[in-house]
Amino acid sequence: MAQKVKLSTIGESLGVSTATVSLALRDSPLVAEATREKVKAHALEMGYIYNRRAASLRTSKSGILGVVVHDIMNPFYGEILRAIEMELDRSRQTFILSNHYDRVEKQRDFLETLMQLGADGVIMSPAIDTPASDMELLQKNGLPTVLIARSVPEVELPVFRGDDKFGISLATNHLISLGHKRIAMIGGTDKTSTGRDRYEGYVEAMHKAGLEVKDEWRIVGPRTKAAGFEAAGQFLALPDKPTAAVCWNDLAAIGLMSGIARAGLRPGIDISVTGYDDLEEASIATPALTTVHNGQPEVGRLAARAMLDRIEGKHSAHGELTLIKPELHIRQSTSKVVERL
Amino acid sequence: MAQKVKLSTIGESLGVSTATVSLALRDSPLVAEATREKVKAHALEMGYIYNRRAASLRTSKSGILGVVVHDIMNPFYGEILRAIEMELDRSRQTFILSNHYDRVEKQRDFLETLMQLGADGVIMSPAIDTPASDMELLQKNGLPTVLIARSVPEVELPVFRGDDKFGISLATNHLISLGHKRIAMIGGTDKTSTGRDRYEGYVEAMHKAGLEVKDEWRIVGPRTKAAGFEAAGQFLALPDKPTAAVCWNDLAAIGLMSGIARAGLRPGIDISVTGYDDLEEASIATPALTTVHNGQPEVGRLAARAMLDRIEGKHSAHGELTLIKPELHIRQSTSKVVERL
DNA sequence: AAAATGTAATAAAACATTTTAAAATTTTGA
DNA sequence: TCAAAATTTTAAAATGTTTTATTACATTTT
Repeated sequence: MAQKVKLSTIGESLGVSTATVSLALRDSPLVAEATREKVKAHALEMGYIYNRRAASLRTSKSGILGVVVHDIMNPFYGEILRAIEMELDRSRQTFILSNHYDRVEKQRDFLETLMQLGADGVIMSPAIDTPASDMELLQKNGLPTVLIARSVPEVELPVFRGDDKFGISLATNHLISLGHKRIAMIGGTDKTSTGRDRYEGYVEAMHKAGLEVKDEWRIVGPRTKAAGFEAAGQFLALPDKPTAAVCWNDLAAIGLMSGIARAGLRPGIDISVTGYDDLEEASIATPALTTVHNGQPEVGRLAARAMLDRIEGKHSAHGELTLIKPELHIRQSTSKVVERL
Repeated sequence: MAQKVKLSTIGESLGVSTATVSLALRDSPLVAEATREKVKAHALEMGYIYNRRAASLRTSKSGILGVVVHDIMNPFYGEILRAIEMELDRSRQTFILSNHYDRVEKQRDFLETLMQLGADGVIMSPAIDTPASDMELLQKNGLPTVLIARSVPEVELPVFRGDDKFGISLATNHLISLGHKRIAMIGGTDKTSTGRDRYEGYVEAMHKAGLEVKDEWRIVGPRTKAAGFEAAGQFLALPDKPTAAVCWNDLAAIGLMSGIARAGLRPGIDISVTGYDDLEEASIATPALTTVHNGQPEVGRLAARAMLDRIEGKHSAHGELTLIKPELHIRQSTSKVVERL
């Protein structure tokens, strides 16, 4: 590769100062129209590449935004990410991504990297058990933060997520209205705000309908297809055989249905199943999955917008907590209860 | 936030020079043991954050690696990415990611960003119709590049990918051995090396077995579940009804099976279906998918390793093209042909 | 005690940009 | 034509590191 072209290279070759070149390339009104065009044409011709590290050192703006989620291979986060990407595409920000797999140390390493790079902000779905001190460190170092999908206890930061308690009640009530009385809850965890809210919403809906909730009917854990598939055996062996399952998310639901089918039963007919998230995939599952639309695109878009506003110094219109209203999408995985002896 | 802590802050507070602090923090033998420890302890205590932009300006090493794929929401790339991430975790490199969605301009924008950031290298699965000139620009700017999954015509760069022609022949021959004579090919494109290789492999296997290949039996396009699902109608209406389908990838296959089931036929019994890639999901699909293991983890790991070697100045052991040998995984989506009238 | 050797610490330059105050040039008004 | 005003350009400092040649200091050898 030839010598690197820099501002001064252009300047010398044109007989103007480095300052003028810098100003011209950034469309400063301080520089004459004719000069600007001359400079720009020349820069292009010489194959000039803007050196962001040098600029960033001087301006302390890096144009880098961090995004941290549990796992991008989970389409729930994938769909959020897609929305963030689209919103950012219109700005001059580059985003850099990391999975934390719910490991606090991995998350911490990445946040440290972001600070080293002088990131302009971070959008994150915090790992389980993230200590408040980790978040405070970000504040101390002036790294604007917005949270998605989950909150961190005792930390006041903008959060964008679905209304989980309400959402799960939509699914539960739908099953109840179909005549189901023994309804299991598959998947999730008590370790996140989301997990607690959803379980609470399920229990509350059951009780309101005068139905019993058995502890054994809760199968904690499954959040993936593989885990949902695994859980089918356990589910089918439950005491007082439930006739329906409210699942933590679409992945667990699809896996569970697959496991139920493998066991010779017909999901959607013999056993009703609801998902959560309304992934793109939900509508083409067999049977098509009844699920709760959880607004991933909205979450991503709003979070990215809030971050960009913050970076650009605009006061964001959003308060601390923004709840997206969920909606029930009824498909073929749920039907009237069939009691067998 | 308080004043930023920098090397000179630490130095002043300790009565030593900035140079000493820098050397000490990076374990240089030029600094005395006692001093090193004193400096390190103090840095920690003061909450020092290493400024990578400044360092990078001086050293022209950024510690940033670019990764470009078609779409990370496609689990095929997701699995490759996971492997890259694991390999990189052990190094000091941060990777930054972009989807190009097969749009050359989006890819170009991202590559430009990488050069601006002074990236140390890029691992990419090039967009369809990527011109050789785009790749040459990278070389000219000294950005080491390795390709995954696809090659770029007329460009000599290290490539890591599966042996597509051989892989598809495994699937085709398997169906032939089960007695299938009318076999369709669903999905893919002629616009990539991968696409051409796979179609060639399929045609060749058919001809070798003395079987006819009809143009109408090729349904170009589908690479996603949704598209595979859509294609089911078209497939079932094909002339001389094929009894089996070789699919472009697992996603299309799973979608196709779902569509077949929706139409009242039994995939794996009435119609045999093969996938390609052996995604984690293939084994829990219903029926479990017969597919070709395409070595995503190997591709990712080897590509990342080659890149790290290159960055560290080690001569990579790999030549221009590294083909991963595919393997057939037989499951329940394929069975002996059932001819009906 | 002086010279030679070895170890530790440092000053200063370099990296490529942005920004501000000042200088240079051009235009305007009388 | 000259001064004042407006426009355009520039010099120089600043950003936070790394690195190299040099200096300072302590120890050993003669």
